[in-house]
Amino acid sequence: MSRSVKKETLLNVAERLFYEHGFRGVGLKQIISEANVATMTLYNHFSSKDQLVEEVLKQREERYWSYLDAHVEMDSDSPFILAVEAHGRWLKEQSYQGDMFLRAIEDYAGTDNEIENIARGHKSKLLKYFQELAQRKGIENERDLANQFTLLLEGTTSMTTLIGAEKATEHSIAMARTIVQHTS
Amino acid sequence: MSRSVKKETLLNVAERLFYEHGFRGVGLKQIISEANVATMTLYNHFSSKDQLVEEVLKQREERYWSYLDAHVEMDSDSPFILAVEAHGRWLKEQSYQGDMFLRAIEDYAGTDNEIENIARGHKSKLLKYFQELAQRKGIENERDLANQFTLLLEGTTSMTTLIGAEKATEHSIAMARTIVQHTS
DNA sequence: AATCGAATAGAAAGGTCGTTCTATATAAAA
DNA sequence: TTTTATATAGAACGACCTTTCTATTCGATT
Repeated sequence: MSRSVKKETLLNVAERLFYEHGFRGVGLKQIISEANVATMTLYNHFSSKDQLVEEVLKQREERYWSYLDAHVEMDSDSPFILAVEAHGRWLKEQSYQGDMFLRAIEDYAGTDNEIENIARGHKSKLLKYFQELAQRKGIENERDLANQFTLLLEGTTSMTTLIGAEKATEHSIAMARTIVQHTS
Repeated sequence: MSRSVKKETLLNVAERLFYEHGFRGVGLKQIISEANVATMTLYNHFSSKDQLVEEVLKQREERYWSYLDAHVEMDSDSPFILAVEAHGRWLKEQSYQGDMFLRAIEDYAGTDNEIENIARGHKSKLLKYFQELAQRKGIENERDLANQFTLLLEGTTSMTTLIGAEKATEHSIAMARTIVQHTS
């Protein structure tokens, strides 16, 4: 179906442009142009720019979790380290320019829309993910450890802007190892 | 002088609004309106919106370092922990809505302007700050430790969006202590 | 062959953006 | 007192924004 192809193209082009220049920094004109699509084709598939942003975020969230699930064996010896490593590889492959979800939360904060909810949902899922990992390992303060590892991932993402994904991940893994070793 | 007062008002109002809604999310109209100032007053003190952004960033950077310098005794027993604590208090007092410098880097990336340079300058100063702290303590891999603590601060800032400044800081300090204890 | 959905280019509407301009007021400096 | 600098409100500019509309083309289904 030609329909699906155009829609997917739009989603991919929009995701890339939003990622590179921010939601407010990219106009529909540019998206339409780079996707080689007519204005009405976009409005046929998405009711508004905001809804396009929502679907881009949903797509990106799916991709992130697929990536993590593919690289983290939850029952391995050190699933925490694997998760940090996987996150680092994800960042590297993205040729990183910031965290799209954090940006969404900030850009659309206080405007009471669905976009912020989706982005926050992704972040709380990350917390839950580490909690589950900690529970499987029978770690006492699973909530504390989950928060700490989420903080490490967030820090890695930010640091990537400054020193690149590889170095940021190295430092993150070093800290992760130390923390795992010295936690109940 | 009435001149300085207006300029300061503009800088403060702009900083608050940029912080709350992002650089691209705030128009000059709103800044002018909330500062109770005429359009030409703004253009009298700032040559463009971009230059206003630059000066806001410079002002914010100054404030940040004043705050850190005031709270961190560099020759104390644990200057690293003090720095993490001070950063946490700073975040709490800002009623946090993101990191303005990271946002500036992302929003203006690739447009080859002064804004990105200022923001990146602040971040590399943070790295240097921790390097100097590590050197004073005679720590071997001062660069590694500096990177790790910068990563912790960045993570704390991001996590504040999700769980609040106090909890984020607690987790950050916990990790900081563990790392300090088990480093050279 | 006729029909229908979906795509197309492009104009247009209605708004906001950053910036400049006009014309005037105020208050200190000369 | 005259000059100068700085303030004011508000209109105007051109550019861009999101969204809607028009008019046309293309291919597959009937």
